[in-house]
Amino acid sequence: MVPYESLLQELKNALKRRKLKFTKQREAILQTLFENEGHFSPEEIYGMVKSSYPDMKIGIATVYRSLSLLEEEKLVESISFGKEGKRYEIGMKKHHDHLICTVCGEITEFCDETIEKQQERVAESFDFEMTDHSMRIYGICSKCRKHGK
Amino acid sequence: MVPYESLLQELKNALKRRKLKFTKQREAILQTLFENEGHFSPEEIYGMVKSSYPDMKIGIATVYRSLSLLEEEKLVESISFGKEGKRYEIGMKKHHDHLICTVCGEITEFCDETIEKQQERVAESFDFEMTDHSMRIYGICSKCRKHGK
DNA sequence: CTTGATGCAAAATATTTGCATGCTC
DNA sequence: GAGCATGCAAATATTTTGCATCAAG
Repeated sequence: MVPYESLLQELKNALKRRKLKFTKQREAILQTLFENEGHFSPEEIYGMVKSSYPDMKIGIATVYRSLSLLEEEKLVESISFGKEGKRYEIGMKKHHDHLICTVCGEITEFCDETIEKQQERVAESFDFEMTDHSMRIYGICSKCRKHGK
Repeated sequence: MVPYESLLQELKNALKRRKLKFTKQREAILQTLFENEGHFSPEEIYGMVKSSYPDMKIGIATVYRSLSLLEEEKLVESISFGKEGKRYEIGMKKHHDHLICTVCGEITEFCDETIEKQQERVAESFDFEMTDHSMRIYGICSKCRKHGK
């Protein structure tokens, strides 16, 4: 697990490099995503920040602007599935893939070394220089299977 | 390469099963995505259909409704990268995975038993009933690496 | 101080919905 | 004919932008 401090430091470095300013709103968004595991819409993040920092002023526009910035710096990642719009999560150092329940929409992360390694081998066998990859397993989670439907 | 005819047949079967109707708009959207490789926004698809079928009436609402339907039936897939919104492409055969060259756009299919098996194991370990999966490896193909750029 | 950031509200986009009418089956 | 699908326009939802003001460096 990457400690929050190091993410915060990365944010500060990126801002310095780009000659942008460190603000409490930017920090609050990063920290909120760090403290809450999950994939959230900008609107949800806006609500979470407002309730975690009741005294701080923040507008939805700032949330959008900050998420774009954080995403460019790879401090957060976005994913979009099915009918839902874009959702954000804290950027993980480690690459991970997703299990997506097509009934309830729940997204579960996993990381499997065998798959990771095998992907490298496949790429190599095609003389392909892999820069990135994405894998999603769709299906029905145990909760949804139990509760019928 | 899956022939268009079989996709069309899948669409007809799905509609029959769901007691929905086969319309020229639904067919036009499927065919347009089949004939144009790439990832398009609903608005772009709307424009493409209008120019391919100048006599046919179609509204943007129908494009949205049809894309949702086609996606549910896995005849098309949606993806969203970085800043872009949701984009659709013709559905790929599920039992194949893809290597995608980000320089020339070439898509190579492959199927790797180790990965397939491991996906099943992962799903099982999460007590998840896998119905489908998608995996993409992005990178630079050998041709593009050789010819510089 | 200088310059970028913010909140707000308005504007621009994107997506969904209600409804009268048109088409499949 | 019955009932789903469509186009249109209106309604919503989502995201971006302009601008006066605020605050970081």
